[in-house]
Amino acid sequence: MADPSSGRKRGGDRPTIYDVAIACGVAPSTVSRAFSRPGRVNAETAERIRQVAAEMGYRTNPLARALPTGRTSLLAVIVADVTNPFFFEILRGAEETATEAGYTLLVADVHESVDAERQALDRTLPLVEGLVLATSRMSDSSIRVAAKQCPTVVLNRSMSDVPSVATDNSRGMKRAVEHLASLGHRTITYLAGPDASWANGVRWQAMREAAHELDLRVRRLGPFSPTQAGGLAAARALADAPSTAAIAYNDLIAIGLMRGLVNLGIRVPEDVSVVGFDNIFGADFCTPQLTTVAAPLRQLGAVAVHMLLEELRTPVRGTRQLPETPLMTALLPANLVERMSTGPARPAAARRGAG
Amino acid sequence: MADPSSGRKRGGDRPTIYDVAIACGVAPSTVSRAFSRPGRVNAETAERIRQVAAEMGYRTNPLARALPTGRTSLLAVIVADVTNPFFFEILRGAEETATEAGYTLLVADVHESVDAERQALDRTLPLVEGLVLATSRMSDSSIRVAAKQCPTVVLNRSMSDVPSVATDNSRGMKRAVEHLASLGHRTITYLAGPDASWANGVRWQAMREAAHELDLRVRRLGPFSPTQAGGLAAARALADAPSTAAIAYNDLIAIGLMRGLVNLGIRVPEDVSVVGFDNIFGADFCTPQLTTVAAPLRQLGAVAVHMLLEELRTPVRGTRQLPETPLMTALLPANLVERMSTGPARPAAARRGAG
DNA sequence: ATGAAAGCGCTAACAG
DNA sequence: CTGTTAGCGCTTTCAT
Repeated sequence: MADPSSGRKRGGDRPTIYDVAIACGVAPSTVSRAFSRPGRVNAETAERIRQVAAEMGYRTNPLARALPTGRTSLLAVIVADVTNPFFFEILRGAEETATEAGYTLLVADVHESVDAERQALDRTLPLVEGLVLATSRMSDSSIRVAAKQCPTVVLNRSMSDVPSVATDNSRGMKRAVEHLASLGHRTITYLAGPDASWANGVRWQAMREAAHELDLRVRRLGPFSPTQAGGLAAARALADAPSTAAIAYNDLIAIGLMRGLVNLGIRVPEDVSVVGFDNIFGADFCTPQLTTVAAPLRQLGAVAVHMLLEELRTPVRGTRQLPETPLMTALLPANLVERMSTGPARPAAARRGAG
Repeated sequence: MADPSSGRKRGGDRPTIYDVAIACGVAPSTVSRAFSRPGRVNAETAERIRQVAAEMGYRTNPLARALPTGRTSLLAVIVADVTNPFFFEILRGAEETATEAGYTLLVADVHESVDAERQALDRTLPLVEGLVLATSRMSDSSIRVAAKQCPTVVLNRSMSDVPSVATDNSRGMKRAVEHLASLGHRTITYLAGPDASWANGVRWQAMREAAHELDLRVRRLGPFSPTQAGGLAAARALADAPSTAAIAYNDLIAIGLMRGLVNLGIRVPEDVSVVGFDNIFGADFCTPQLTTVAAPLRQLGAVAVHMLLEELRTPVRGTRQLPETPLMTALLPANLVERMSTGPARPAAARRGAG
């Protein structure tokens, strides 16, 4: 028998449907139905059962419910780095809409490590009904494998066969480049993020295109770690190969960059203009306040979970082969927030003279 | 019967211990033991079972395991506000040590709302083996109720009968006051946080004591919301009742305060020195860089989970009444990080003349 | 509308 | 050391 008296189990043996059934003089199945399928039982009976159950302090056991049905009411969000403010609002958005729908969120932090990510998947897959991969560093094919086992939505990345939610990076990048061009900058440096990042590729690509259209030159430095430390490194690299404007892979790099630049005696925006990405917490109070391509963070998380819930609602058709559901894809608008870290390009003559 | 063909359930019917048992020519219980109790089974047999299981792609189903044992390998962390950078590192610390021990973390955000907190508890209690209440806004007695049902550790709060982990606020506050005193400040204003916050009470109390010892005067303004917006409000309040130095309930208020002060034409630290609490992300790149009482955030999370695991390891004795386990309590050291937001007190004469 | 009964996949006595 | 056998608490056919 399973752990009759010895163990820990749920605090102080709670009543079960059997206890309630006896107290009500009905069958356990009726009690079950009264809770899981209201309507499939006489209104009065149901009411009485609820009443008695409440008095007895009965609570349906989610574990027991999940075993036969698979309905755990759990959703997992796998984030690359909980410590990165980029995820704060995303988590908030995800949490809100999950809670609203009666789901609980399981958050796994994978420290930017593919191994940890795989491990997190192994751990959570059998537990959850759905999966949000926020900024996964895994390959598309690995993601497909996961998506096959469990409804999945990828965040900040787009895939041809897995539902996804992303920011419109191209549009955002274009705005940033235009902004810089209008300030008179002629050469722009991209400070790259991790190679494994999907957004990194898109941003760089979009930058080249936008620059081409406006007849600007581009350069690329990096990759840098998407952290303040990465930004510090970027500052050194940029000092070695001066430029009048830089667009960083993300705000963290941009902020680190600005600090590093100050230390090197290079002024922002007088000597170099800096643009970040994401508009994370802190972008509005660093010095100078950061001009950045704002991602709709909260919405990103909310939409991802909404799509997941939608998938869950849709009954899986047989082999999942045939009518190939139209792929859900959301591309949320990004917009440029102009603050103090960008300014007019310094004329070449003046540039030479300065410290 | 339970959902035979219709449903969703685990992706593509995975093999069970029964399948493995047949394939190995042993009893299911032996397979079970091979996984859950290595050592209780012949080494060779065990090896063979693992082998075959691996080939078949068998994975033990955590749900099924949890039902009879209660061992879900899940821990919950309830945070007041995922959006508050204060929690980032705490979560990281908690996640790391949980993962290391084979546990998965379930994070619930309660938006600083007691109702949401209660609801989150209802949802997660039956699911998890342990609970970390990070900065709970509930009453001590409510917490006790939860702690009775499930091993619990409270973070950033201390209780007489529930294990807790907190920062040594008194010590930290004392350091801050001494620092300000040494800079010549004679009157210090406390910008209070939420009344429901335990830390808020402790900090204010400690401030009064420290000030008394050093013969300083103290004032208290607030309560303010523990956010940048709260800090903005605090700036207005402070402008109405000028002071030469302020200690804020937390860094968020301090940062908001500094921004608000700038807008009002009041300089930091020339006109007023500002000290924050916690040393959150951003404290080192706001302007001026914030002097603050640093909490060992990462450690806080890690220690909390460690204590929880310790509790889980300790078998519960009968009614939990008798030998009254010695209460685990950790008080982690805080230390003052002196940065640019504090400076010498302005002489009274000069103060009057200035804008 | 309700009851009876068979499991979900695993664990844990209890024999052997 | 291994097999047998009850369940964990709930859902869900199938009858009634």
